[in-house]
Amino acid sequence: MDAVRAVERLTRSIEDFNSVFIRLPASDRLSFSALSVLHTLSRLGPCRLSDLVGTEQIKQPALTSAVAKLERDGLIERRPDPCDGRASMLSLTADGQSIVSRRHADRAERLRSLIDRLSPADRTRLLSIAGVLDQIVQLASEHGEKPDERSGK
Amino acid sequence: MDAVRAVERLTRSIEDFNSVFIRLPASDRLSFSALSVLHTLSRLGPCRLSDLVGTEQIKQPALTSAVAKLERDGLIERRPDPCDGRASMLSLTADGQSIVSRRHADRAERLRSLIDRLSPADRTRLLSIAGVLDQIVQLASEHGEKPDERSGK
DNA sequence: CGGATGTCAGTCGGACTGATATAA
DNA sequence: CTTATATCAGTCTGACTGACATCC
Repeated sequence: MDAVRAVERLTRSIEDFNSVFIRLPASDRLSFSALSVLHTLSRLGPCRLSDLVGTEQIKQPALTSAVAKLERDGLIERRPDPCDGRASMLSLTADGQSIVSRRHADRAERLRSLIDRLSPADRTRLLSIAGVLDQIVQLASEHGEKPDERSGK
Repeated sequence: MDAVRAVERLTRSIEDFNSVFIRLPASDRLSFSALSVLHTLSRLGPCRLSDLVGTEQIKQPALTSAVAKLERDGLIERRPDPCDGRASMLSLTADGQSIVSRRHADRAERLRSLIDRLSPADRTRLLSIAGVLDQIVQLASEHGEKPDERSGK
């Protein structure tokens, strides 16, 4: 099957690309999970701890302590949820948002410096792929393929 | 600058895509770092522990224990380096290779099921981007942008 | 009451720093 | 002797499970 081969080839290229693209933790003295929580809050807006259980790759008790630390560090805020006495609403502070933004800017700058050295045609092709990636993300969320579907077991 | 905007847009799309593409640890009872070591050995072939210091995101002592555990689990082998009495050569066992291969196959299958639902034109465009990603990886390694360049600080 | 939300307590793996053997 | 390779020792963060308080 040539189609299967093509997907495997792409998968491998993405795996390698991510070794370049992903800058693993260690920055800002924040753990991988803490950074992920900040990123999620930035994308989804204010939400409850139990919402994060669905998006992060850690269990509820670990989220409790991660969130507590982020709050101590002044990167997120908790406010009581007026609709539900059990829950709190979590949101980014300005400092928290600036960490997410700076990391995004760092990745973009790193990517830009590499893309600049592609041929104009390849550069255009790569930049134009953003919409297709967005479709993939959309399809994944529709199809019941929650981001954490398989990691639980 | 429109070019800058385009790169930021792509960066964001890749960030989101990776939330779908990356299946974080938890599988196989192996840590993120252990899986990364297996992946690196699969891509580079047999190498020494000090070579992995350059590619992995952890320090030497952590690698020592990670490698010791992988050896106990029968996923990698160590042989004395004939050229250097201090060093050992690390290589994947068949079991180790099969873990890497299965994870790759899982990612490819997951990606295939999503790509199948794209339009034929988008599917073709996405699949054809593999070569460009390979170029980016190549450029990054040439430019002295080691995979771990920035995490040390 | 039963289910959902969040926290507490205890444990453990995996990472770090700093010091240490051994070979080049 | 100095440098490189790898490990040891001690500590600490951050994850897990299981039990628990609190509110719908």
